[in-house]
Amino acid sequence: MGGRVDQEEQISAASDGKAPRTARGERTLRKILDAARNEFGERGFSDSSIVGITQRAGVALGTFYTYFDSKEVVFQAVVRDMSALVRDHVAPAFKDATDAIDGERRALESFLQFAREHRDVYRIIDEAEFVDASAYREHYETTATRIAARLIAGRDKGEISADYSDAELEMLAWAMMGANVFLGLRFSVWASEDSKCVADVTSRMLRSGLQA
Amino acid sequence: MGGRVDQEEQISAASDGKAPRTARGERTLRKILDAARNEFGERGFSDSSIVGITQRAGVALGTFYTYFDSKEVVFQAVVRDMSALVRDHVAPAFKDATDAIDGERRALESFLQFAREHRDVYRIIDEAEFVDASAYREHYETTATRIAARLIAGRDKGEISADYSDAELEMLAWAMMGANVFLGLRFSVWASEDSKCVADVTSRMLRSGLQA
DNA sequence: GTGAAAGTTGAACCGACTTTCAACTTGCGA
DNA sequence: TCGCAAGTTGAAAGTCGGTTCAACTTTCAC
Repeated sequence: MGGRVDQEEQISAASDGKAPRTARGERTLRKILDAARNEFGERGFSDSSIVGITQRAGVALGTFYTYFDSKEVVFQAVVRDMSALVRDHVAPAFKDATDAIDGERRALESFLQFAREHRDVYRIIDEAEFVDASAYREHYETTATRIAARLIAGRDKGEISADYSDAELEMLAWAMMGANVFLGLRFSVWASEDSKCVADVTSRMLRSGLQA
Repeated sequence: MGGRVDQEEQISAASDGKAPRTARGERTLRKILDAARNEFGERGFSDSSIVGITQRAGVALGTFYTYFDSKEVVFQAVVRDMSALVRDHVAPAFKDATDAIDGERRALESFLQFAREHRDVYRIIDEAEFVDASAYREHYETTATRIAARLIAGRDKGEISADYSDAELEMLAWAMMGANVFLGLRFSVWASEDSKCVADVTSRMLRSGLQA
């Protein structure tokens, strides 16, 4: 699963030439990364401070600069961490799906549950749009590409209408992703409503449309 | 139109007890508000500065504090301004609609055009999630309520399936709004693609769904 | 056990921004 | 026209947080 990737990410998490070389260093880097996630999640990027992060981590201020060049760089590292977390949480939802549209329904339900349990993560990824636009873009572009690939595969299996071209399904992937994000914001982050119910209604619409 | 509302907003735009009392003051407040919109749109909230705003406005630093208590307060004023701008741009799109779903298609196309022409506005509203959460929430809640009301009216006219309850249409309003926002981000802000084409595909899906 | 490399520390420095304010200018009402 | 309230000015004080660095401690390969 994510094992290999995680290790690579842990090494590349720190700024260039700042990777830890001993077990102690690795432990400290991990503490800072976790502290940063909490700090950013609770206070938002601009109200977060390096002092705040290092205090939570229980290390001295200067230690931060052993691993990172700036606040922006930790934020970026945290976003990439979180992005992988969302992906890995949603991935297993597809295994019992009866068809492509049912798969998307399960994915949405799983995402809504994740959003409810990790409001801070949700907030961090969203805030990346303004702090680290490239990480934000990367997160949503890979997500959209993954959705589009599933839709195209579904169409080729005859589960989704053959009227939609590849390019059209790519557009619709963005629409579905946006819908999911806003449903998460409204029905998981702002208020905890029944994930299954929200996913079911959305899926019904996705399957047959709105028309009478 | 927005005339009445705009006047009210211009007065309430400044902080409490800081409304301008002369024509000159009103002009200066307007200059600061416009400058703030440009500054926030170009640099984002945290990279924006009061100095930057007053320089763009061509007034002295201290003048800012004649009308506003802080950077957060101007930001809030700007967001409310922009929110009204989006609404007023999209509103006329409905007048030639053939049915409820066609109305939403026209609204989306109009929104996509707006997003392309006002990338800065788009950015400002999105950033409000982190700077002034209540203004952000207000913007999207009123927008969702407006969409839901149109869907319910459409259902009651027999244009939208009677299978959907009021509560379900309210959920779907959030889904549609999220879809619109992400389509705007991807196909208008990041890359200028044909608004009509994007709106048509989305509308087709909305009408009949994805299923083969 | 030893020494060099890695890691840690926090006071001090630095720059950038917000906010204040007393002197000054403008413009409106009488 | 005059006087005063409203508005404007920008230097300077105050604040805050990022970043540096030289002294110190720990780790680990040999």
